[in-house]
Amino acid sequence: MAYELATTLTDLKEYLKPLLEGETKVVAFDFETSPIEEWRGVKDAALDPHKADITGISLSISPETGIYVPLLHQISKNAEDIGGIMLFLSKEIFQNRQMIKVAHNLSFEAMFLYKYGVMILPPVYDTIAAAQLTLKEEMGFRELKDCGLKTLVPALFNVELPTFSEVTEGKHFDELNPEDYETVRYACADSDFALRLYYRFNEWFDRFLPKHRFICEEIESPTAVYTGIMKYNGVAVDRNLMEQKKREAEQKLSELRRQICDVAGRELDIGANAATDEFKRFIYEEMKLPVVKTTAKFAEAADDEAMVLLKEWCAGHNPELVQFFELIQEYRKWGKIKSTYVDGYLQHINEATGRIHPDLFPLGTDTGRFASRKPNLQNAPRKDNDPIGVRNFFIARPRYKFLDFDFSQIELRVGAYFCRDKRMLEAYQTGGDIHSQTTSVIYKIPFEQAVDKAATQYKERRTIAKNCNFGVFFGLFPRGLQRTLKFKAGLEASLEECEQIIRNLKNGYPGLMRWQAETKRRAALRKYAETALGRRRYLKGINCEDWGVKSYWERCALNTPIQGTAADILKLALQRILEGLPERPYIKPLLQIHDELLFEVEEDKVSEAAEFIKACMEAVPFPEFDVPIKAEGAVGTRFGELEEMEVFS
DNA sequence: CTCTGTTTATA
DNA sequence: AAGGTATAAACAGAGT
Repeated sequence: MAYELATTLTDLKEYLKPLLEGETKVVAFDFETSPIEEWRGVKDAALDPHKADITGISLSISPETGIYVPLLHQISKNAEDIGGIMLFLSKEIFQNRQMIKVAHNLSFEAMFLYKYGVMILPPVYDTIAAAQLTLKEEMGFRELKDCGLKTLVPALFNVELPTFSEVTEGKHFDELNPEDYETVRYACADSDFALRLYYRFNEWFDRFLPKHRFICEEIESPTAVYTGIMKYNGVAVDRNLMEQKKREAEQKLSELRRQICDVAGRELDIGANAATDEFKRFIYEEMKLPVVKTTAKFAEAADDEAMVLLKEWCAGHNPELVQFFELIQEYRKWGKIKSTYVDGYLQHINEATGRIHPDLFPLGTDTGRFASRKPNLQNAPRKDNDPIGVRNFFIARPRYKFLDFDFSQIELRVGAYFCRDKRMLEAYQTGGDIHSQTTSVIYKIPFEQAVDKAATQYKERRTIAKNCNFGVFFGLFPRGLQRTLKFKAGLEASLEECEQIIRNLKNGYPGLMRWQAETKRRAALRKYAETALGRRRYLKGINCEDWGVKSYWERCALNTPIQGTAADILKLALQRILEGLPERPYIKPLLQIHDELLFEVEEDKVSEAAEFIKACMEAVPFPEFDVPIKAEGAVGTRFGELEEMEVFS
C-alpha cells in the first residue's frame, strides 16, 4: 500500500497533484491529536480541542493511498513550514468550494479547525453520517462508536485495522515517531478508508435510497460542521450562582425532609426523590391508601399523577395527609433540580474553559432530531417550573449577548403542509395562529382573549392548547386529553367534553383526518415513515397483531414525518447559517434545542446578526414547502432572562 | 460495577 | 374499547 510521509509542502503538493489539477475533486482527511502539556494526564484530553492540538494530518485522494503530514510530534522530524502548510490546506482544500472534503466523524475535525480559525465549508461529506443513513437498521447503530472506522472497515472491506491503543501502547500520538511506517500507516488508513467509505456509501445510496444521499450530502454533512462549532464553543456558566443555589437547594431539601417526617408522624427514609420502597410502603401499606394508578409493569405507581390522585382521595378521607403529598411534590421538584441541574451541570464544567460543552449528536434520534448528552442541555427547566432559575446559570461571555431564535409552531406548520387542510393552510398563509384558535375553543373564551398576552394564564393556557394541537395531530385519544388537562392545567374536564374538543378540532380541520388515515395506510404497506425530503424511519411493528403495539407504531407513522421534517428544516437553516459564518465571526453558535437556536453574538453586532439568522431560518426550506415559516428572536445576558426582540428584515 | 424500572425535565 | 412522540439523566434496588 502506498502510504507516504510528507516533510515539506512540496511533498504534499506532489501527492495532491491530481486533486489540485482537477482530475479528481474528492479528498478525505483525518487529524491525529494529542493533549497539550497542561492536560497530559487527563483522560480523553486528546479529544478535547481546548486541551489538545493537532499532531498530524493525513489525506487521501485515491483508494489505497494516503499521505501523512507530521506537525507536532515530540520525536524525530516534523514537516517544515507548518504555517505554510496550514495556510495552503485551508485555502486550497478546507475552504475550496469545488472540493468535496470527506472525514469520518467530521464534527471532530471541524471542531479542531474552528479552534485555529478555519471554517470548513461545503461541499463536505461525513462518512459517519452516511453510515447512519445506510446501515442503521441492519447493524443496529445507536452510539457513535458503533459506527466507528474500527467497526465499519472489517465489516465492509474485510480488513482488520489496528486500534489506537494497539499502535500507541498507552502513549500519546505525538510520542510516536513519524518516521516509523506504523505511525504513517495508522494515520493514513483513517483517511484512506474514509475515502473508500465515501464511494461505497454513495453506491449504496444510488442503488437503494437516493434521497438519503441528498440528506447525507446537503443536510447531515454541513450539520456535522455546525455541530463541531457548537461543541467547541460550549456555554459559559456562572459557577458562583450555581454553588449558591446548590446550598439553597440543600437547605430547602432538609427543611422539607423534616416537615415531611413531622406530618408522617415518624422518621421516614424518603431518599433523594421520595422514591424509596420505604416511602411506597408507607403510603400503600401503613396508611392503607388505595392504589389509584399502576405503572407500565402493573406495580403501584407513585409518580406525580399518583400524588395528585392520592391528595384528592385524602381530601375526602384523610385530610391531614393532604399536606404530606404537597410536601412530597415540592421535595421531588427541588430534588430533581438539585441532582440533575445543579450537581449534574457542575460535573460537566470544562476545566480548561469554564464552560459546558455537551456531546451533541445530530443523528441521535430515530426521527432526525439532535440529542444532547453529558449533559443534556436540551431539557433545562423553564422559568415557570423552576424555583431557582437554572437557565440563569448560563451567561454570555463579556461584551457578548445571547441571541436566541425559536421557530414558531414549526411542527404544526409542517402538519398543515402535509395534510393540506384548507383552513390550516389559510390560517398560516394569512399570518394567523392555530394555537390561539384552539385556546379559544378549549377554554371557551373569546378569540381576542386567547391572543391577549396580558390576559391571566395566557402562557399556561397556550401550553395546554399546544398539547391539544400536537396531541390531536399524532392520534391523541379523549382519555389522554382528559389526563393532560387534569395534570398539566389542573382542569377537570369530563370525557364527553374532551370528546367534544377533539371532535371540534377534527371538524375544524377536516384535511387532518384524511391525512392521518392515508398516512397510516401507506405506512402499513411500506413499513416505513418518511419526511418531506425522504428521510426514512422503519416501523418494525406497524403490522403487529397486537392492537397496542400496532397502535404505537401507527402514532409513530403520524409523528415521524412531522417531527422529522421539522428537524430537516432546522438542519437546512443550519447550513445557510454556516455558509455565512466566515464573514460573520462575531456570531458564535452554541446550542440547538429542536426548534430553537442559541448564539453568542458581539453586543454591538446583535441586530446585524439577528437579521441574518432570522433570514436563514425563515427562508423557504425546499421549493414545495408552501407554508410560511416564522422565527422569533430574543436577546439577553442570561439564558433565563431573554427578552423578546423585534427584528427588521 | 452493570442492568432494569420508574420518575421527571425539555421540544 | 384505548397510550401524542422524541430524548437524557437520576435514583433505587437487585444481581454479578
